[in-house]
Parts: sequence; structure tokens; C-alpha cells
Amino acid sequence: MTSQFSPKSDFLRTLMDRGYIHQCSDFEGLDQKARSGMLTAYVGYDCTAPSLHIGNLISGMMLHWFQQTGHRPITLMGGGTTRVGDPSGKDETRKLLTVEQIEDNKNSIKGVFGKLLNYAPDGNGAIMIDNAEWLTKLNYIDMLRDIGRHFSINRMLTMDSVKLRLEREQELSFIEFNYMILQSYDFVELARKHNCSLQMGGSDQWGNIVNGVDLGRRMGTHQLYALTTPLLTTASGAKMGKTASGAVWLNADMFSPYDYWQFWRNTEDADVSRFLKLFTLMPLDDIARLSALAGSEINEAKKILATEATALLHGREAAEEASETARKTFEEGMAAETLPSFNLPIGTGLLSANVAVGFASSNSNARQLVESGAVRINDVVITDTRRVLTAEDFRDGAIKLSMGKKKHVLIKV
RNA sequence: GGGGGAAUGUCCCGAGCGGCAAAGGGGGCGGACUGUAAAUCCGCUGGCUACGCCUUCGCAGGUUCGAGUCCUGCUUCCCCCA
Repeated sequence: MTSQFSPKSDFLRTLMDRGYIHQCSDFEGLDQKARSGMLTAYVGYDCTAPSLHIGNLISGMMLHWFQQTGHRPITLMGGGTTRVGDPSGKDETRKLLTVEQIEDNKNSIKGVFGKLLNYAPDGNGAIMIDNAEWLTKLNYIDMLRDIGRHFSINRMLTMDSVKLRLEREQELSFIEFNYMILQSYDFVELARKHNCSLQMGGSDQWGNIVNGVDLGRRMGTHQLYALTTPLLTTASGAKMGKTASGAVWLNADMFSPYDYWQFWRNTEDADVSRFLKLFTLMPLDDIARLSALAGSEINEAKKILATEATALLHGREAAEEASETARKTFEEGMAAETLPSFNLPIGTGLLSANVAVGFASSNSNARQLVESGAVRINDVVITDTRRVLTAEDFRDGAIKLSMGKKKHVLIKV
């Protein structure tokens, strides 16, 4: 869709080459503006969970490249908008979070941006802002008169986020209906206060972002631009980021660096090249070389993808450690010291041990898995559901407990 | 305000003559084959102190030896009329 356009600015060229671009409100205009000096752009982040997940990582990476190419990124925390709730892409009204929960989430989320962006106080240092700053101060009547009059209900009803709910005959409450108005206003506010002229986000945010561009024009700001990334899916078409145990979180305490490394290691062949461009900082030449690997050799590229992506988020050291742990575990078949470990007393039943380390959701579930030959103690398949962990099972002070081929933990006393 | 429909396994969709732990998908997990990939095939997918026991079909009662299934009331959602 953008094949005709070849950008001249470093910013857009980088983004396009690396596959970040889905839609833009005005390629030529934005390209020109990006060449004429330092731009300011923002991405908004909901505070609905205590951590962002990999779905949010693409836009974070866009901000990273934005800053690398000489511009100033703003990370906008949705402390205000989360109190309202974005209906985009959701089938049902989500429970409203309390203000305290939102604050907690916000503080818990903030940390990851330090890994992607430089918040130095001068030059093109990134800025973090919370839209609660201005949204909570809006007065209803004033808001209706100043902002609300620029919105046409007719048009709002045609927006995907609204239309889908109506077509499916699912409830869309008035509060959610207002979400896009608030997000639009954020853009205007940032344009005025911080000279921001670009909002980026996932393709599901296109409607909300374009509304902001529109509102800016009506309220007399400088020209605003919208830029979105493609939705993150695997080559097989599945939405990415969900595993059995939940989402792939970016916070280390919710999804360990080792698991994160494994997540990338298990990428489908067809996705390797794309993900290297999107989720690592490797030069495109190197990526091209790795992408040329075929057959089982592409596993080398996957390891690099895993290590680089993990290093970006959790640091080089944690990434190397995860890589080494995986190498020992999978290639040498030994129990690496650094596998996730749990403390359980000798005499613990095999079934409850599996539940305790998170391999199974219940004893019944554990029983079924054991019976199907999925569970191993020190690499020996155990099918006896009455098996108990004994002192003889310990090798160098730990038991290696495995579930399937990929999940391994150490049990210590 | 009147009339008609709907709610099923706490991931989702969805069957269900009064004997039902409840068909069938999707998803997920496990096994086989591989390369920690994809595709394909097979198994599992309510809980437990487990050849048995317990708790499930919007909620609360009732009929019955026995109710997801029949009756009554309630809640929520949808459609039509006003």
C-alpha cells in the first residue's frame, strides 16, 4: 500500500525498511516535516494491567527509532483515559478499574520505557506525561462546548470500535463512547503544550488517532499526523502474545527473562526476518544475512533473535544467561543452575509438585499429564502418579523436573 | 406499557426426546514426526483423599425415584409494537 512512496527522511525510511508502517495520514507531509527539524511524537499507553505486553512493544520500538533519528518522543500514560476504557477491539465492556489500581498499574508500567528510550532532560530527551493531568480537570459543560461540538455523532457511529459493537448488538456504554473524544483531545493538548505533531500506535488505534488529527484542525492547532503499525500476528495468522499461562508481559517479575528468551526462540521460521527487524536493533544488512539461512540453520537466527530481543528489554547479561541456560538444557540435556527453581520438601507427591511449579493447573490435570508421559524427573519419564520426590532424586542438590520438551525447572529443598 | 425470543462446561462458539460430567468445533496443553519451527496424525481439556465420590447448564423455588431438559417467580440481554 505504500509501495509508491519512498521516504527521504531518516525517520520514515528506517520505519519503512524495518516494517513498522501500516498506515499514515500523509506520507509526503510527514516526510517533509521530519526532514525540516526535530519533531515531537507520542504514543499513548493504557494502564489496564501492571505491565505492558509484546503487543505494545512495536509502538515502543517506533518511539525508539523516532528518537534515534533525532526526534523527541513522548510516552503518554493513560492515567485519565483508562478511567474511561477504550472499547476498541473489545467485545464487552470491561470492568472499570479503580483509580488506585490505575495508579499502581501506571507506576508498574513506566519502567520498561527506560530500556527503549532516553529520558535525558535536554535535547531530544523523551518525556513521560500522564493525561490525567488535564483530563481530570475538564469541566463537563466546557468540554461539551469546546470539544464536543466538533464531534459528529453520525461520524462516530461509523467508527469501527463503535460500529462493531452495534452490529453485534453488544452493549456500548456512554462512558466508552466518550473514549475517542478524550483521546482526540490528548493529541490537541500535546500539540499545544509540547508542540507534538505526530501520534503513533497500533492499527486498531487508527480511528482514534485520526479523530485527533481532525480535532486539531478544527481547534486550530498546527497540522497533525497519524502513523500506525501493523497488528502483530504470526505467519500462521494467530494473534501473538498469548501463551497458555497468559500474555507475554514485558515486566520481568511477570514473565521471566528466560521465558521471554524462549518465547522468541520458538518463533516460526517464516517470522524470523520480520521479527528481527521489528524487535531487535540489528542492522538490516546483518538481518538480511541471517534471513538467508534455510532449513534447520535458521535456528541460529532464532537464537540471535531471542538473545537480541531479550537484551533490549532485560539487559545483555540476562539475555546471555537465558541463552546459556537454554543451551545447556536443550543442547547438552543437563540441568543448568539458572533454570527457574522452586523449593519443595522431600516427600512431595509428583502431582502436587507439578502444580506447585505451575506445570499443571490441578492435581487432575497433573495426573493426566503424567499418565500421558509428559512428565520427567531428571530426564526420565515417570508415569506413576503416586511417585514421590525422594532424596535419591537429587543430583547436585537439585531435581530437574520437566513437562513436555520445553518446560524445565529445578526443585531444591 | 404490551408481545416474542435468549442465557449451557468460569477461554470462546455451540448441540442438548426427563437418566448428563453433558454432542461438535475453535483455542490451549501433552504425545508421535521434526529443527525447541510449520504442516500432519493421536490424546487430554470441572474438582477430589479417584475402578468411587463431589460440584456444574443466569438466579431462587416447585413437580418427579430422577431436571440442563417440565412448572412458577426473579435478573440480564435482544427483537417487534406503543
